[in-house]
Amino acid sequence: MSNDVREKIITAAMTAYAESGFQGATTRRVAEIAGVNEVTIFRNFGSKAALMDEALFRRVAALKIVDPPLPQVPSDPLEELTNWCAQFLRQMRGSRELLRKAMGAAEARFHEMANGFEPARCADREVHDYVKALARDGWVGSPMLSDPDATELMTAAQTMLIGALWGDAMARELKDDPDLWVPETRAARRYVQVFLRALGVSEPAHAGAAHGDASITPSTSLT
Amino acid sequence: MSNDVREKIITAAMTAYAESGFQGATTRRVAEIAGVNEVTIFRNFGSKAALMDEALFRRVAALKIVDPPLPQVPSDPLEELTNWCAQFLRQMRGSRELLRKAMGAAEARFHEMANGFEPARCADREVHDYVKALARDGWVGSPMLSDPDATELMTAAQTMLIGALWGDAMARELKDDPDLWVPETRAARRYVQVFLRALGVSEPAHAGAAHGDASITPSTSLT
DNA sequence: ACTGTTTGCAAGTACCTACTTGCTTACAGA
DNA sequence: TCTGTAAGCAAGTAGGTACTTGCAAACAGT
Repeated sequence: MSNDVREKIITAAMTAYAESGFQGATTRRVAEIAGVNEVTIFRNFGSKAALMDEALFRRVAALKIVDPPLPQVPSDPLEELTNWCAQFLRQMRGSRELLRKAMGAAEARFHEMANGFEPARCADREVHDYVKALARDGWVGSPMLSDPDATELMTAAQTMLIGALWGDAMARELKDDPDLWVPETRAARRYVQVFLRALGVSEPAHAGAAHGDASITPSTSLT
Repeated sequence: MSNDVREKIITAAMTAYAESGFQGATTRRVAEIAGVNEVTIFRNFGSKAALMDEALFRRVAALKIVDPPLPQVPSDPLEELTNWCAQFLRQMRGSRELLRKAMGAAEARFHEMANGFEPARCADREVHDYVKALARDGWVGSPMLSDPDATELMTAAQTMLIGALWGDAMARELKDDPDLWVPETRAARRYVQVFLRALGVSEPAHAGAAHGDASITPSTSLT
């Protein structure tokens, strides 16, 4: 079965790439990991570059989108965001070596990474839309809304949230404080709590009653 | 002058490394950039690894610490943090290619990067101490302080601030929205504003009067 | 004017890289 | 039972890599 071997080679290529980057992932090494003869690689993929392209494309497609996505109409921001962020964080943590390598190779082989970071961009947009929905439905506190730079601040907050997840996954090993090695859900919840505090969205418990001047149901349904 | 040549080689090595990483920065390439014969490299440094070690060590030492540091006693959190973060952000942005490469090479050559990210850790600690000082001196709002997980939340907020700067510098090219390409000071100010809002530290304008229940001067001086 | 150091230059070593070729073996469908 | 396809194996090609060696030229200090 041709397909079986192809799959083995592809997963081996992903492993090798994550370990040592493009240049470090030699065809010999890939063949060895796959338990396959080196020439089989070339017979199946033509060249190392072609193999790596396909392998990275697949890997990236696998972590593409967080499911379920953030709802278009927020009903429990803390829970919704926490779940979403926890899953995103888990994906990021799981592929951190690969992502790091891909980032490092960015200038050298930009196209392969332009796709590679598509999921990050998707995530950015998704949170962005969610924040807009929060503001639209009256979840955001008045001190934030009344600020002349409200939109910019909300964008900054959103960037910080994603940045926190990103940084958490990427710089994990750098922390000397092992207390900060927190499981996804808990870490995500912390970040989301800080994020919601910055926006002035009130706590989950009192969500029904306490958030500023709007009731639970969207007060208005304009754009 | 031996020293002159050494310097040229070292800066060339940093350039080449930032462009193409360790494996990509061939001795030929370094020699070419430095305008020097290849053998001169080996005569001066012995090996490529030795050269790169020295080059990276220098580069990293150059961006080591933000000066002036954050004050031990906060007096104007927004301004102080903004200035500090802006400078940190500028350093990060300036060395982003190199940092990305170093991150990618992390697993392969860990020691060279353990030092390499020392400044990031310093920054972490510095902000951490500053936040503690903020809490000690009564800047932090009561809703945050009264939270049972106050310390964890404050740590998360601090992580997010540093993460935002880190992510800003690293993922810069990935943003398709050019509006987000904001100059350091402005970007830093936004992040700090969001950060302070999360902590419940009031705005700079009313700093003298409005921050919760404490006056400008530290109310108490306990640990 | 002599001498030691530092550089450039040309060539070479040993090894690793992607990739190729020719041949053999195994299996699957007709 | 024959045949096509996909795999393994051994060997080889062409080029790049770090690193070495020997020699000549430039210069500096005594």
